[in-house]
Amino acid sequence: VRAFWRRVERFPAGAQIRLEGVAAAHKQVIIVSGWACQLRILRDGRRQIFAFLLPGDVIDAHAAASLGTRGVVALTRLEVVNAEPYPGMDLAERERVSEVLREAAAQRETRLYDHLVRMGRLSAKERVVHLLLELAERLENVGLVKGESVRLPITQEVFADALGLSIVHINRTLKQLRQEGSVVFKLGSVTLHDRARLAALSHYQSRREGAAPDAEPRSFGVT
Amino acid sequence: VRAFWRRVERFPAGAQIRLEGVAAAHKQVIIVSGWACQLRILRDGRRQIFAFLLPGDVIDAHAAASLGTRGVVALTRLEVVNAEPYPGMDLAERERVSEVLREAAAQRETRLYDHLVRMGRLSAKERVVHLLLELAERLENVGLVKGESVRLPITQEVFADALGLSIVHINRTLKQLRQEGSVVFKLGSVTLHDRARLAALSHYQSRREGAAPDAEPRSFGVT
DNA sequence: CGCACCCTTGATTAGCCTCAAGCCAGGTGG
DNA sequence: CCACCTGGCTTGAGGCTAATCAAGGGTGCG
Repeated sequence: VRAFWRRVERFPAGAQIRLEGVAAAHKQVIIVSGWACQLRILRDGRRQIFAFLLPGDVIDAHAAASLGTRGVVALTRLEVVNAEPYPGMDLAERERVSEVLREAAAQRETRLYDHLVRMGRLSAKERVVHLLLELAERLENVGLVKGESVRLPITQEVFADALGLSIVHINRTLKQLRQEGSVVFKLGSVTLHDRARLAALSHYQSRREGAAPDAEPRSFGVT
Repeated sequence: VRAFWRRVERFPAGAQIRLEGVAAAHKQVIIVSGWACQLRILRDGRRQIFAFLLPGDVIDAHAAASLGTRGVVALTRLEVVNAEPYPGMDLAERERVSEVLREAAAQRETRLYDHLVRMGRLSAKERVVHLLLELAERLENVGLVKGESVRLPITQEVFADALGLSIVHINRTLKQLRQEGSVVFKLGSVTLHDRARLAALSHYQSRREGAAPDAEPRSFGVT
């Protein structure tokens, strides 16, 4: 995946990432370092975060448009590189690159569904744990976890905007988890103890390999 | 969009639509008549509906996999046709077809974000109205609305599974709307009075043309 | 007739929100 | 150096929203 070191762009924390350049309708970019999130801001100021974007993730022009519908904002200082294949790349390599990008898009979609389930069907405690497990797993996948605790450059407000809860309630939920000893927040980092238990408690399903236990649909009625 | 009348498939209400055939990794299909929905079923039986699929919508193999992650289920009797271009189609037409499919995918994505906002940031009443407005608009776009009221082959349970609410509460919300006179349910159909007001009340933003009112992001803090 | 399926309603409880206030750390300027 | 401010975290009190439990009604169908 390190085939395209070229044209690094930097953004400060809080900046909106725009890839809407006229010619760049299909522009794609990969995060090298830092965090971002994709979100919508409603006219009354309420915000909903759709996804967190970590190092290794792809941002495309589609995802990064207007904040009124869907925009990308840097949560920390951010470095991205262009994801287009070089002009001087052979066909096989181009094919590999676009395969990687397709795969990334598929995972992004799955995460969106996970997020919908979180907000639609999980309680506050479950949501928080579920999201933390997802973020921890993704950071591990790209080798950004050393030791037991995970660096999370995220305020409780951001958490609230992602999970559809109020800041106050996020705070209380974290407090409860802290008192149970399962989740410890400290200076922008989290430690998750006994992940298996946490995963069960929050109905978290790892996205690493398959093992998806199906359920049979009850028949839906017709009206 | 009527360029491919070939091989109609039918499914009964309640059937799961599977497009996972080995060779059909990229198979896509268009709904000719009937409704379906994309959903996940959790092991404990809870369900979350991600999207409703109406006539004219595309179902791809990606969307229709296992019900434990993402599956498609017919809500009514369903007829679909293959969306692949013919072998005997000229290049320009193929290009048009794939353009249409890309556009459809983009709209589907936008609707997913709308759905996230509904569940994360709207109250029960707002959610119900917002979803009804979306469905009405989409049905109008494909010419399936005649007169004031819209046919909705949807039980309150399906509504609840889509909006992350309990059946009971959906019922009470509908009752309230009925009493206000703005929304009338009758035998699988709805009538929406004064849509402009309903749209304002539910923060609904039509997806027909642009007019997206942006908001400025407050800066996000770093930890 | 009896069963399924869906809608409806009441009573009670729990979960989450809002308002409000206080704390702490870091940064800035006088 | 200290006063002040800002941004983020924490906590209490009170209230509303939505879930749960429970029961009953209507309709279509075998």
